[in-house]
Amino acid sequence: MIRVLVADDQSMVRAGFRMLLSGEPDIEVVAEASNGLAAVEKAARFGPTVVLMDIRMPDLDGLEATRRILAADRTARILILTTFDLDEYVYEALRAGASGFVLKDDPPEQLLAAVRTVAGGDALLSPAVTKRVIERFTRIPRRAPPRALDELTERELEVFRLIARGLSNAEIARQLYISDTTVKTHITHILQKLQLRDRVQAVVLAHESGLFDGDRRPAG
Amino acid sequence: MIRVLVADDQSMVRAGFRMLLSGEPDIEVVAEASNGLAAVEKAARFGPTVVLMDIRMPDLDGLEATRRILAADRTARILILTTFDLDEYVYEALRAGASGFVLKDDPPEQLLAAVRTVAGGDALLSPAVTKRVIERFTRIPRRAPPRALDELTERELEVFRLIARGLSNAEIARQLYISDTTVKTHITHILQKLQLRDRVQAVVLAHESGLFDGDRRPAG
DNA sequence: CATCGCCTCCTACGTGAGTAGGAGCGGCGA
DNA sequence: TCGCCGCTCCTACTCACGTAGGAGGCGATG
Repeated sequence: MIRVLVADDQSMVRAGFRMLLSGEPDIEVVAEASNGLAAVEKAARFGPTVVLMDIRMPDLDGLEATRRILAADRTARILILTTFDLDEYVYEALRAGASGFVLKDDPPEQLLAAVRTVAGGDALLSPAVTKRVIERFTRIPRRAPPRALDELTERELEVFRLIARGLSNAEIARQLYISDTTVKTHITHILQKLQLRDRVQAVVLAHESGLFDGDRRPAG
Repeated sequence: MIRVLVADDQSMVRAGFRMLLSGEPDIEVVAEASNGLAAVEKAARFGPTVVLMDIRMPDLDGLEATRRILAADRTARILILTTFDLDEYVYEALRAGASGFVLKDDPPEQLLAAVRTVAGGDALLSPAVTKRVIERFTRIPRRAPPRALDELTERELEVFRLIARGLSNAEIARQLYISDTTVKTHITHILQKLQLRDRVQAVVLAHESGLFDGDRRPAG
């Protein structure tokens, strides 16, 4: 019998998994947790074979919860759940000791297969995730994770700051006295270097990395 | 003779204005300043007829510099320069006592005309700015400035938070178990209510308004 | 001198985002 | 009961964004 702990802050998601898993004769959901701390505590209490672990959770995120659970019990198998297929999570999660990585919207059979696979002691990545990992390794042979702002040139950083203020390409072009296409070129380079999908993620990164503290808008 | 002080942190812009203005027989650039404090100081020293004032400047922003210059000399005329035609600036600037408001990429003749107009004691807004002001007053008869997050419904706020994390419409749809088109509908409403152009500005607003402090990314 | 990195600009293309306008549904207050 | 509001979904359309791939100039470095 595979004993499962479901840790996710959305009750909807927990209910969905309970529903899905309870239909299986060899699987049993022994507990649920709505945050990271609770997950650690219930893992210790119920000793599940597999923990379905969301990354984004209050109190303690899924990665840290993973580390703590494994520190207490090396036999536990953690299967990371996420909606986001952003690359860093994969590496972070695997470094934390997770056995697998699946997307919440993978098809049900695939999710069930994933649970059984990691329960059996094997590791597994969802196909969508695997694809990204392969892409990444073929694109960037073996260098360290980028995401460093200092990889950007002066000009790129300048463009980056304007993006982060919410300006459009046309506005940036006017501001810097360069053409629209040049702006696009810079942005393409910025996104590649920082491993971001689009300018929206660039804005998020800029603000999260504290690039704008003490530089708030002039008209408050 | 119209005596002009050019205050802008970009030397490129200052040079451009000096070039433009020096070609006019009735206009003379008497000084330049690259930050707000210098602008205040040089305005006191040179007593210019008109100050071309950028809003975004180090040390002291253009709005506060405007207040201080006018506090010292009620006859000074301040013409605000900006690349951004975001509404609040207009009101802030006019409240600060500015005589006009022009965009840096308005055509040269228009900029010259603006300098002469405010020198003559009249007020003036660049056409592009005027357009926005009128739109604003016709669309929202007399109510208080929007830009209030509490105008958003529960669901809209939920979508707003996900936008602010950098998610695409498809990802938001999956996350909330609704369709792509519904997400678009919510976003259209959000942008209207908050007077924003696109999701990029929404991200900026979200982070600037401190909505995300203490809620940083899970994988740090 | 040659190469390399940076900045600039270009075309062409696919697609995600946002608008416009309409529709149906359930709840809730008048 | 009627209407309003919030939430959902739809089509059709436009356009900004980002990618791909190429090109030239310029300054520094080897």
